[in-house]
Amino acid sequence: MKPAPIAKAEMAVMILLWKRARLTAREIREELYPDEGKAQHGTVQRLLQRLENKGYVERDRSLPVHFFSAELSRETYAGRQLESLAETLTAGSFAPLITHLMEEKKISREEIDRIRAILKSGQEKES
Amino acid sequence: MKPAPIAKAEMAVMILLWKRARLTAREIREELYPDEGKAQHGTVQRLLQRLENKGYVERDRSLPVHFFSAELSRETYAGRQLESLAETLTAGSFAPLITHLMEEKKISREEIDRIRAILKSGQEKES
DNA sequence: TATTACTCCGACATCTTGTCGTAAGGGCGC
DNA sequence: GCGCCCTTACGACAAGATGTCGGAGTAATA
Repeated sequence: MKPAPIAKAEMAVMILLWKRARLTAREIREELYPDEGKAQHGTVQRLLQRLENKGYVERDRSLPVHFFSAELSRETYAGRQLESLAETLTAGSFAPLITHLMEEKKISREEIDRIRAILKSGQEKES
Repeated sequence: MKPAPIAKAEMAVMILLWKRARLTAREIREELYPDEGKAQHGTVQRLLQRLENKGYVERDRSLPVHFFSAELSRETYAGRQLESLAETLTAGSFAPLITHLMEEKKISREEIDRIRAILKSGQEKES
């Protein structure tokens, strides 16, 4: 089965959990809904429950007040998205994607240098 | 405004139009619904109409039977998706995305070589 | 004129998403 | 023990997106 999508409000929760792991529902609510009408507790609980069902968030039930952390790492998620994008658009290959970014100058020189360094390090074997 | 999303059935149409430009609605229907119950003409028309509203498909009305072609190129779409992904996940920078792909060995050596060549060619200016 | 083929669009059933309300439970102070 | 407060669990719902169909209108062709 294809990976369940992460909706907008759910993504906000994930991003929070990627930043600061092991939060309680209350902390998440305070961060996401600072205005605090009063009843968004339920909303956050719902979002967390759905993310848990999707396997993207882990819930520590050892205490009455649960702690939440991201089960799906930001990197893994990014990788899946990139793969899915490449699969849909370019028969699974990444080079064309990068080519276009280059042509559109959407990648800064600094970024290019960093990426080249990364690629080089992954290529210790010379040809 | 954020770019309108392309849904699954709509994407199937876009992919067709990226492969073979200037198709009629009939040709698209024959490709997408080969079983041909009978009334999917309306479905395809709808999809085309929505894509046209989003500005992703161009309709040539000069003949009674319209011709359709992709207004949004595959490359542009890919670029937007990548940007949006980077914005959400890595504060707009692409290097971390590529790093992870490397670590997961999701990029083949051949791909790496191609990407390096691309990056090199984009760097003619001195360092 | 009858037939055929195509465009246009209203209508719907289904899903997803974000939201709330509320029931149920556990701990703590009195 | 009795409330009180905080939390979890979850049913419900409105709004929007999506894929689908059908039928009205129109133009070409025989």
